Amino acid sequence: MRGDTLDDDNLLKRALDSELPDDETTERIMGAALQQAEDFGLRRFTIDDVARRVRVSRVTIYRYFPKKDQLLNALLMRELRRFLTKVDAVIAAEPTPEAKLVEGLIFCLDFLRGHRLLNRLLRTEPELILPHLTTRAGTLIAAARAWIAGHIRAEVGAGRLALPDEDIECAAELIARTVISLVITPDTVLPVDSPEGRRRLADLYLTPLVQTLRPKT
Amino acid sequence: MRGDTLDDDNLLKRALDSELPDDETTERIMGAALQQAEDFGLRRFTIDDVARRVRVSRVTIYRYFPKKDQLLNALLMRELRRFLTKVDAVIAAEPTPEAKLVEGLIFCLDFLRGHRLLNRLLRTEPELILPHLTTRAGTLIAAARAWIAGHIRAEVGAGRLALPDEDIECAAELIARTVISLVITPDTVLPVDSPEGRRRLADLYLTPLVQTLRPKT
DNA sequence: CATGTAACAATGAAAGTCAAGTTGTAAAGT
DNA sequence: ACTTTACAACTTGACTTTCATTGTTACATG
Repeated sequence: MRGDTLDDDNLLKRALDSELPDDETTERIMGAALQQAEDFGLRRFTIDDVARRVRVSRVTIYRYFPKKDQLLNALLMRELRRFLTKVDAVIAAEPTPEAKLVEGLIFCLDFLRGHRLLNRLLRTEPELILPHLTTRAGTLIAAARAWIAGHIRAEVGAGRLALPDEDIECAAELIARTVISLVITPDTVLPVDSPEGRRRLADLYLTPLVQTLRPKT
Repeated sequence: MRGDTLDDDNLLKRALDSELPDDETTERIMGAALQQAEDFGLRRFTIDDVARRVRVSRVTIYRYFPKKDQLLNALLMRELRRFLTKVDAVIAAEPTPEAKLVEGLIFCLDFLRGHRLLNRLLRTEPELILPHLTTRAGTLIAAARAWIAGHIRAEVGAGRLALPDEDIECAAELIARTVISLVITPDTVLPVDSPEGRRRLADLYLTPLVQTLRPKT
């Protein structure tokens, strides 16, 4: 576990570009690995346990994932890809920029706040994951910012929104930071769990972020 | 170091209510203790070192702070009090709600992002402090939220602002989360370091938070 | 009267040692 | 294509020992 996949740049790009599991056994292994990680965390995560779960020899795992790193890496990439493609689908389904933003954000919160592995690690192995989400989250935030900004720019490009480029990056970063904050510290008075509350939140604080119409200008 | 002062409720209230150091020696001890913590962190923080720094016997320290906890506690309370009173002064000096919000927030960011001990601990002893700022930051955020909300309510009470109570809490929490995020992950594209940039940020994203005039209502 | 010295038991952290578990590779078997 | 077995290198955990620190006390000093 020396290579630290999270510190890397263009994390999201790698997640989307990483080749999909062709083999069906690869799929089963990764499924078992995910369950294993969800049930026991990463500190006690052994290839042996994964093999037992897949009902396969330990050596077989090594045939598909020569190093432990690569398995874990593939796991994270798969989860990230799953997340990103789902969000993209949600966003694509909405017609207006406002709706895309609101629904996309709500989905992100639901997905991440309900992510078993993520929450498991936050709870039982914070020292493993917290630095990546805080003091070393510079690249993560940058990646998330770029991704969100991309979506906003798409709206601008489609003529449904008019927003200066610098403001796009700022708005994107503020959104990214708020999401991360709500994931790592779920306690909140923000009504993120009721549909009406979320709608209200979005209207009050989210929509203004990407609105061309500004006060005082 | 068993008592964990940060987990406590109404942290800010305790910080402001805690009695000021009457003695001059108390002051010197705490000054030395702060420097010691800034230079060596909390893990290697010993009463012996503090005593050497004050050029005083170890026993003397114990006369003023019977337990190590109490010294550290007093330290944190003093820093927190220093912070809060300064912010309050900054806010009080501004005439309009918008200016109070903007200048207050800018000061918070500058103070916290420049705080030697805080940054030292984040850098060298994250496992000690990160959980308090993340997974267990519920009470911290609640305290900060209440404090900020108090300031906003004061403006509402003075008739300079009209904002529903629920919205006050939400706006306050969003501000608190953003500040915390920018403190623990300083890397940002937000122009927080140039005066013009900060002003622009405030106008774009901050002022709308407390503005009665809303889009779509 | 506030501080210093010296001595002390109790607690805690750090370092070292050893046994067990885990990783990653290879060869031969089904 | 997978399994079994075997193996060396490395990591981890448990344990013990040692040392530093805490917190307390009695007495000395100026």
